[in-house]
Amino acid sequence: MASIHEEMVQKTKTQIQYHFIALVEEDGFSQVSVKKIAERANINRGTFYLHYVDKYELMDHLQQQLLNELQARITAILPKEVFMALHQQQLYPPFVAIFQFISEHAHALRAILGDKGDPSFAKKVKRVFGEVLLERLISQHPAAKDEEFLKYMNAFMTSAILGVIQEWLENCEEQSVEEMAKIHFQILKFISQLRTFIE
Amino acid sequence: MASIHEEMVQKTKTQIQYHFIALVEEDGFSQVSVKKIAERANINRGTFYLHYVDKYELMDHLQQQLLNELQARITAILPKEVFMALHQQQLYPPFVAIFQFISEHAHALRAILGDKGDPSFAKKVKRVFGEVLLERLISQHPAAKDEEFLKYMNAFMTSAILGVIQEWLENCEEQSVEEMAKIHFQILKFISQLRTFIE
DNA sequence: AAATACATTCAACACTGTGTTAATTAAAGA
DNA sequence: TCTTTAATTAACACAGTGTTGAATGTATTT
Repeated sequence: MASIHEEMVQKTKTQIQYHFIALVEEDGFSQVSVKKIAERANINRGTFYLHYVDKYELMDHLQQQLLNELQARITAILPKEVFMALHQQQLYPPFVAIFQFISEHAHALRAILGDKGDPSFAKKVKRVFGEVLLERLISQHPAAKDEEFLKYMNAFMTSAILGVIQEWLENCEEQSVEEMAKIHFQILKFISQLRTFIE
Repeated sequence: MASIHEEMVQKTKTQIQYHFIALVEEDGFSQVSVKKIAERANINRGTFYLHYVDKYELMDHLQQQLLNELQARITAILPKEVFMALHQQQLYPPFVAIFQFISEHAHALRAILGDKGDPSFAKKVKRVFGEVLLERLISQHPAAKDEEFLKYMNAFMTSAILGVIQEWLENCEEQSVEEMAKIHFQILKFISQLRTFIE
């Protein structure tokens, strides 16, 4: 399992990934070249090509890892429990777990979801949110029968959630994981009370 | 004002911009090269450099144009009138005007706000929405005193609005301008009634 | 008609990054 | 000691970049 050669490969790959993330966070993906990655990671440029086809494959690999882990955490959310937690004024642990995960991978996520990041990844994240969360949530509402409306409602809510995460990442996690879970809770509360302005 | 030379310059610039948008929409900004633009626009590669420093300057120019026009239309929105329109179950003309504008510039906006687009432009659009709309809207709410909360609430709402626009662009404007204004109206309605699930 | 002004063209230039290859080095295991 | 294999090194053709200087075409001016 852990032959010396396999360990060498893993160590090199980890080096590449670490410095790749740093570079993307600094200059944006488009400005990152294989040459720069190799220089920063103190490896030969040729070595990079032993492990990855190009910088795009490396990015894909990183994104897939993050997406899988995120999906697992999002799947743990149960809308009914969300409503119960909201009603009882208490934090919902799966939400905390998600913010925890984001915090742990802040550099990578900031690199990919930030200003100079990859919009297609943002879209994938939205899809995960949408599949797991909103199908169940909105389907309870009478207006949910309108498929057209559902599509845009889905875009609205998933974009909103992602927007909050992006804002947090941009502020370099000034707010703690617990604070974010609380803010998230407040926002849900606030939205649910917007009607007071309309009626 | 309209010397022959100035006309030539304008015609060439228009050609460059048109084909640049088409190329970005097809392949994404990162895949677009000055060479491709020149080939597509039937001009010499050198001619491009007579008008723009590089493809980045061209992109900046395009973005600034769109952003200015969008800002003008967003500024016309008055939150009070939005609530009135919502209450009276009628469409709010400034919203229709914005969807109209988006529809007119669908190709450029899809290129910039789409999958292979530029996240920094999305951020700029959000800022415009935020400055004009939400400062006035949220400041009326008691919780608005919490600056931290306000920041994330702002991110939530502006991202949500932009998300709906991106979804529309992605569907190649299957829904008409009027339908979109209506859907937008429905979403606001829906959100304002979410509390029924919580209490 | 000739002179001019100016947008565009064309060919050539050095430069940077890419992806590949073949020969070489270094370190661990049999 | 011999083998295996990751990593190195240097060289290669190739793509696109940004720049330059001379040439071309067209419209206005004298």
